[in-house]
Amino acid sequence: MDSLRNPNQNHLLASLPTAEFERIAPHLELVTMPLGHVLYESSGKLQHVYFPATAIVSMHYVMENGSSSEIAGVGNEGVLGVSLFMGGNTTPSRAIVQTAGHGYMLKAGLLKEEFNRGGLLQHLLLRYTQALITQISQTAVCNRHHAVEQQLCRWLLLTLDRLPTNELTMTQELIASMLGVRREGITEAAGHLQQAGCIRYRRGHISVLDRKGLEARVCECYAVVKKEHDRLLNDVRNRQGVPSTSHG
Amino acid sequence: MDSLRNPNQNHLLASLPTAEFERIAPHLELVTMPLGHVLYESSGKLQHVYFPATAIVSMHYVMENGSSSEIAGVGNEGVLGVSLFMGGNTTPSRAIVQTAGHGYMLKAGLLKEEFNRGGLLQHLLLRYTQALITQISQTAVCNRHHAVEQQLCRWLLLTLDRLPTNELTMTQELIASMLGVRREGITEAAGHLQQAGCIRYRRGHISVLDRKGLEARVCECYAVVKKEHDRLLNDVRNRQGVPSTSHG
DNA sequence: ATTTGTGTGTGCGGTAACGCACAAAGCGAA
DNA sequence: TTCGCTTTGTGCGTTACCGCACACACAAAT
Repeated sequence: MDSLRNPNQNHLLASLPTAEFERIAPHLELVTMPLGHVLYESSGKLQHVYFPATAIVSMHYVMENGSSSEIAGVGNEGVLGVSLFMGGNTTPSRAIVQTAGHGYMLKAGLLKEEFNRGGLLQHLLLRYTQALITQISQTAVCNRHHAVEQQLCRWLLLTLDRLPTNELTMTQELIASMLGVRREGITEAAGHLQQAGCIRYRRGHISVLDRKGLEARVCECYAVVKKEHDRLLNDVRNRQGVPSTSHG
Repeated sequence: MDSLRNPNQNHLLASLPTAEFERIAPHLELVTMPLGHVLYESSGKLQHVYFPATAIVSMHYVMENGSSSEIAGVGNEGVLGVSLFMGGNTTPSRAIVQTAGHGYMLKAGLLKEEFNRGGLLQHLLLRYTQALITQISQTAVCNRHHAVEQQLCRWLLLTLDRLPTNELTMTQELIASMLGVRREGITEAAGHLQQAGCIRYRRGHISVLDRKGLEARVCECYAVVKKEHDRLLNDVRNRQGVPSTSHG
């Protein structure tokens, strides 16, 4: 029944009760998300929301001087376009594809309509938004207090949790622009992690060899985000008796 | 008609249509908020939401090693306890009074009930939450990229916007713990600002003499937060024809 | 195998913020 | 006034990260 590409690959969609899912399913459009593709421009009016399946999308803020940094990442655990149902219709941040893959697109009007019915979709989206707030908050804290190497560990683990494999396609330059640091800083930190046997990398590919090792080096921020996400969304999923679609 | 202390001092409450306001007004309890008072402990279950009137409350994250930093500030423009209506009932952050004053407290159950009616209160709270997300996001960006002096300017301006006067009661030590930097760093930055004639301070009191001067020195983050807040909340207020209660 | 382009490594000097230690000064209480 | 505590000022050495410049190295195409 499950084809290779299926809206249930997205955890939020998979958690919906049958009635709600079937109302929106016919309107879900499969979209491919190539690396670097911009889903939302800063302050652009949102026409759709996106439910990533295999892709990972990064919410960025781009500064006046051109440098940027990631505010939060979104994979198959979440949705892009939170500001739609929150009522703002746009945000000052940009959404850009960080790991190529596919996802599902839904027209803004349809989502709002379903949201306003007040069913489980609303409940799920709000809880997800709270998890997102935690992620953003922890990014703020981490940016202030933790060393680049620890932040790299956090970022790797969070990305890993959204992927089916332990191999990420990603240059150090790109990671640097995510974390808002110098490329050389990533070279150095990644070098340490490779020497320690945690990862192995070659020209645009990183393999995580020792997840435990990363977990031992990461700052507390990773656990805070992960635990809060699980707390907010797993019990909702379980209540529905939905089989887990987790990839990590 | 307006007494000295009035729920309408809080902008969200003031923006409610009469019917909704009158339903919750009898249950609003006036509470005084002394400096340092903890409204919510990290991961503690929320029993109430708080609508600040003259007080300013800071949402903090306290790290394992004891150091902390502010995630966002909340004054009469907002509400504390967002995670209640978002469905999580708690957050990993702590809410602590940063400027003494008073506010209004509402029992969790009553708020949820009113929120689920889906009226303007729901709409307002969600829009406010989006503004809060912007504030947190910008804190993350600012922590990464901007100098302490600019961050101090941002923090002063945001705080000023929530106060009826241009005098804040605040030690440098306290500001440092807000921004998550060294106290000496604040001494130095505040010294510059005083030399430039922007502020004057004496043992726990800061007077802003030249607001324009601060605005000239602040990073872009302040404007992003402020514009987004105005965009999200002013038009809602105007739609109600509510007279502005702004203090700033 | 050689070329080509894009990643990655490395080595500077420069700087902003840190951690610590202690001196100076303001303000309230006795 | 004097004491005593809190707040603010200053001066270190130390560290992490920055910005720039350029060398090196891999993988794919010729």
